[in-house]
Amino acid sequence: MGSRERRTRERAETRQRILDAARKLFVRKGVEATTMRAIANEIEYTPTAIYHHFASKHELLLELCNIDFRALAAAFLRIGRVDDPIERLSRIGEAYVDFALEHPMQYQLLFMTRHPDVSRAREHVRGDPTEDAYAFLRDTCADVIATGRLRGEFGDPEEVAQMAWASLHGLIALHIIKEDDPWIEWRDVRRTAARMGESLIRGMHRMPGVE
Amino acid sequence: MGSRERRTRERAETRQRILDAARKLFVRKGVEATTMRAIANEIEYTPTAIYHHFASKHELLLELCNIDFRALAAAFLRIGRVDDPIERLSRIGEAYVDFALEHPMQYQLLFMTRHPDVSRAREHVRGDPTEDAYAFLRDTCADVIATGRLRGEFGDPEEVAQMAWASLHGLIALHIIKEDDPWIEWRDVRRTAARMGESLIRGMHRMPGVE
DNA sequence: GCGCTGACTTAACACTGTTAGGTTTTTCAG
DNA sequence: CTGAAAAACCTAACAGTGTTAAGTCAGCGC
Repeated sequence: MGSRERRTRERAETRQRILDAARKLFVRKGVEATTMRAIANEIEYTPTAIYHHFASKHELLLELCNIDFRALAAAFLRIGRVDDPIERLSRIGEAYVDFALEHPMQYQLLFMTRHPDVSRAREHVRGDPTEDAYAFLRDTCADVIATGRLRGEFGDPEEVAQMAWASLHGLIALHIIKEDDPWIEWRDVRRTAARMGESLIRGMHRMPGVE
Repeated sequence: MGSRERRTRERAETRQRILDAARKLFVRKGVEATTMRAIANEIEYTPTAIYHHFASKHELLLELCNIDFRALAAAFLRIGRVDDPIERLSRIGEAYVDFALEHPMQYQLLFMTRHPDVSRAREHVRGDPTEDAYAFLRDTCADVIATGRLRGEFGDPEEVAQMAWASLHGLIALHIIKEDDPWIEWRDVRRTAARMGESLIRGMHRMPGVE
């Protein structure tokens, strides 16, 4: 006995090797530019072998996205329950920017590419803050609102969350897309992000002088 | 004589027909999903005929981007010289959001796709606000700073412009990418954009109560 | 020993952007 | 009016893509 176990373990290992090779090439060359043949070559298999583990190139990509979504949610969870929700919100922002700057290619896959099915594939973890980074953000925004420190018009956690997310995403995304565009003299992303976050929060605050 | 003129006119006409067909299909199906054969078929030509007018599919795409960049700059120019620079800034924001919502596919091509050469192709209009929408924005931010109404740390027009641009871009881009994502209950983009813009300006303002 | 399962390969398909080489029409100098 | 050149366009093909149908072949339970 035990040989059956070995078989499934070996299967899982080659599956993992495919994922690793695909990630490496996707990150280095981009998704469009890496071919199934290149991935297969990387692990010394035939292209068709991949299809015994993933239904298509797209499904392979989705699996990688799934892993990264979990990684981001884990990074948020590590922030934990900081008492002041506004402080927690800005920590979330920092973690988000860190993630984006450390893994720009993954960031592009998660937030700058349209895959109508990746969210459907993760439907079961929706709303669970340990798996769903957006839920963690929204809950924190709700806590911020609950302190009563925001102006009256900012009473919708969903909308506040979308504003916070959008401002950081915009900065990161533009920076990635227009990185080596000579037209724009980019400032340091982390610094601009921090200033933008502070301004946004101050602008929503009831008493903008006080923090 | 004049037949030579007719020839060049006819050439320009087919070139335009190619552009129109390409735009139509790019917008409807997306760039990757539309083939040169489909574009050719649309205007009842052979695929190779296109190559007598554009060197490649990519060059065809770049030409379309060029046209749209000019259209956006023209929309900004139509705002004109509103006296109050803060008022002008928020008008720019409105025009930007309008452009994005009216032409989401074009928006994706211009600001959500990486083409390292489109900016090089437009190098000659760089800094000219009649052709360069970013320059128009930056100049307006400089005017806002010059009023002395912003806090001391917001003295860099480039950085302020990037913050303003980023916040709106983020909202639009996320909305396009995650449009039919069931996880996020999107609010009305124009309303959220307006609130975000107001908050950001108020947060940068020296006297946040006053406008 | 024997059939069977399952990992993997070979060969091919339909499709993509692109090109070499031809055909046909139009232009224009002599 | 003629003949050469040019331009617009087409036919056929190439190399490369994701993907699949039809194998091969090792190792397992009976």
